[in-house]
Amino acid sequence: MSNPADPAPVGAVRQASLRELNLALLLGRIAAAPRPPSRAELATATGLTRATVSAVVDDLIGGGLVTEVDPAPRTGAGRPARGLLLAGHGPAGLGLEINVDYLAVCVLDLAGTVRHRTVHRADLRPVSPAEILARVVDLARQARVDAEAQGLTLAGAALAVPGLVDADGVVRLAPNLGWREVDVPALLAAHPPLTGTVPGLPALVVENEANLAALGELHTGETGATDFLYVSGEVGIGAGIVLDGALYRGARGFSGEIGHLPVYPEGRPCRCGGRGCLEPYAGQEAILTAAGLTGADVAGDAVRLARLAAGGEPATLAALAGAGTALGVAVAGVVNLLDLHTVVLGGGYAPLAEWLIPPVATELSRRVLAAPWSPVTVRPAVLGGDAAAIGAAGSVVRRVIARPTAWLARAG
Amino acid sequence: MSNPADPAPVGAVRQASLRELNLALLLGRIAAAPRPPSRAELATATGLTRATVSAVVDDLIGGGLVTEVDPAPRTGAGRPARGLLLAGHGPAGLGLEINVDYLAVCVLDLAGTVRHRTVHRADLRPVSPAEILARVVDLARQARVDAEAQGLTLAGAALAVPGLVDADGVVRLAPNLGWREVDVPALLAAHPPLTGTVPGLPALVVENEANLAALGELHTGETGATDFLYVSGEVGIGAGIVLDGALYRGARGFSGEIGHLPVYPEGRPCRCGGRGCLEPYAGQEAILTAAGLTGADVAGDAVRLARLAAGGEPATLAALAGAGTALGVAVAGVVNLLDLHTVVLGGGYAPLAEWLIPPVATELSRRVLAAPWSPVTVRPAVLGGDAAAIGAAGSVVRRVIARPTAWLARAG
DNA sequence: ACTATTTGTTCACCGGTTGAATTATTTGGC
DNA sequence: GCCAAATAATTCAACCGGTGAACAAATAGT
Repeated sequence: MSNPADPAPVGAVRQASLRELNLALLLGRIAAAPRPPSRAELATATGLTRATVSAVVDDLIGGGLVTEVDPAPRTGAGRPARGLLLAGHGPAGLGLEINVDYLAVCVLDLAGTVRHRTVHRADLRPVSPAEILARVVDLARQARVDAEAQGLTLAGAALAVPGLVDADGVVRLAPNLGWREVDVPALLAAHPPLTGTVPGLPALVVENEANLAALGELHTGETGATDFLYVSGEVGIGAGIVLDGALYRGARGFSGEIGHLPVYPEGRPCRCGGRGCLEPYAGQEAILTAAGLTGADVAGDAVRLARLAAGGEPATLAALAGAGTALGVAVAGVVNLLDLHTVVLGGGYAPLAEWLIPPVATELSRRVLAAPWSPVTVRPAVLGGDAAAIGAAGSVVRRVIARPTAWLARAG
Repeated sequence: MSNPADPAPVGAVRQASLRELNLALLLGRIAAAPRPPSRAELATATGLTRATVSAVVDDLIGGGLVTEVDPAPRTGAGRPARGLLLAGHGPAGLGLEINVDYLAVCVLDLAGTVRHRTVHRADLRPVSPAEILARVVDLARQARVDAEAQGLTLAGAALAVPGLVDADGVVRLAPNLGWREVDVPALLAAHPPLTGTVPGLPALVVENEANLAALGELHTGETGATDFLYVSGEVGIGAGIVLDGALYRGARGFSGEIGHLPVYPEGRPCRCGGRGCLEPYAGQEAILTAAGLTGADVAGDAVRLARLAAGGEPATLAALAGAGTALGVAVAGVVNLLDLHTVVLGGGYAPLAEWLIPPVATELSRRVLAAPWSPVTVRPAVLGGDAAAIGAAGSVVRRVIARPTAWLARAG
């Protein structure tokens, strides 16, 4: 009735799992709370006893994951509550991003605050993967020194790459970078480790850029949406799918290839070999060509297009309208399929959102069957150009929050 | 950092949760095992102690969910193991299906064996929702009598409907039935209850037909795939999305509307108001029209088309090729987006699979970016016409298996 | 100063898992 | 045929961790 080759001895709930689960539960609550909650609030919110909450919180404070903030602004009678806050001196996440025209590195602490940030602009298409990684390692080393000077301990790293990444961290295909079968972990093994290691947590995760940027948007939590599609318009078009507050990576980690959704099946040929994919209609190059321009770098191009569009330049407006329509057709399909109610335009699309959203919304209202009961919101991303690096660092941090036992075991 | 309106006091892990989780874990293992496992095997597989396994299994046997089968075919020395088997006399699930041209009712026991099955053919388009439900209730009553005569207790029911169903069981839109805003639970409240009730489990779930059929395919487990797209070609085209072994229902339960994926965006107008959706190219009516026929009933039509195609009738072959291509374009988009590696053709597509699969596979190989690393299998469904009813009954049964405590509390 | 109120801790109790010892039931060697 | 080895399942004291109630701490209002 299921796969016989399932030797996984997982899922067993032993005695200690109880504590493990409640540690994660309370730490997650503290992380998600809009203001520092008290132990009593946590108890009523979770249904646990105040006694249990106290015991668990003691562990969290002892492990350096949570701090007590002395007097919360009180109201009414009674002993004042002591607020609980994610520690600003404990574990931190290292986020790395390799893109066509820049490298980005950042460090986030448990609370999600950016504690270090570097963006290194350069055209990386002619540079070899090994050389690019060497530069990333160099930036990461500086980031680590900076983080440790602030009392932080890097608990792991995540690397964003614009391409297909398999479960082992091998970049199968990154067309716009010119990468094919690049074994990132193997190449990094030649360098000293980027971060400290936490037993039970991965030291390095390599992941698609749009996926990590989507996680970044999720954790900023601006809209509070737990199900959305993040569309990243860089040179290619990627998408991150967030379902039930978790990234959906697909069976082999290759999900989100929205750039090759068919929009005009017998239309323009696409790099992928198919015809009429979204990318030759709404990719950066397509937009630039339609606007009568030639491209230099993605971020600059998007800004340039935005300036022209704001000035009312007709060819630019037409180009954006066409791209928006194509994007809307593709996104309508996704929304029909997954019943999402939020679409976030990120990457190069963010500065152009003002002109892209109307045609996208038009196609959505025309084509989404459930629209009358399930209206769809389209909004620009709140994070900027290094969204994927932020999301990468955030994913490391979230992993610690989701499994605090791993960190506590390390800290002793 | 997340939605402030989150008063859910869930997720707390209390002492009793431990037993609850382990009951579900072991019952799930017993259900998933290819042959009756022994307590010792369960202990080593899960990592629990034999003592714990014995205690938990005693509860399961006492509650009538599991039976001991005396001597398993032994090998080697030592005391022979006593196999554990899902009970054939305990709870059962009632599955109901309303479709355009038939009603189906079935009963599945815990092990997934069909213990009762009725299919009632009739053109239901001219019949009112209330009258249709009255007929379903009548069939369900007979099924219940039959099931109870076999020593089964119906633990709940699920109803499959070809349309958009919201979380409260209201059928928002079922175009091919002509339903709009039909409040099924309210209409059923006029009748005596269909099944017994288990505290903590829903008495009736209303769900999209393709979703339940997908669950049916999942639980037959023929291919062992835990991630797949089930495409149901009835009068409309629906799809059920199974990710990580669970149905993905979407934010509001409206997922899977593959019939309105754009395939030729400026092409044929569609009932939904859009243009160039999949349905006017690969729906039953479209295929029949292209083949030069007029339709009567879905199941009969599919068989008729299959016979003509097998005879080499040119118009039919061309019609199927065209439909397969359109289907392939749409499915390629889904596969690119979700990185699935299995596509199941069900409903009216199953008998036509022989002719549909080649063009679908062609489009997939042309358009799926990850195809070289993640080959896609397209296969016909193993369940027949009443797949959704089977899946519906199975979903009830799976719910009991996933949360045995609810049943045990009832049984005392 | 006294009471009401809310927070947080302490402690005896209890459910549930653990691990080792014990019992049960078979195969295989002598 | 009898005994040792092997494997399965149960029993029981110990322990871990959550529970609930009592208690101590800290503040507002009178």
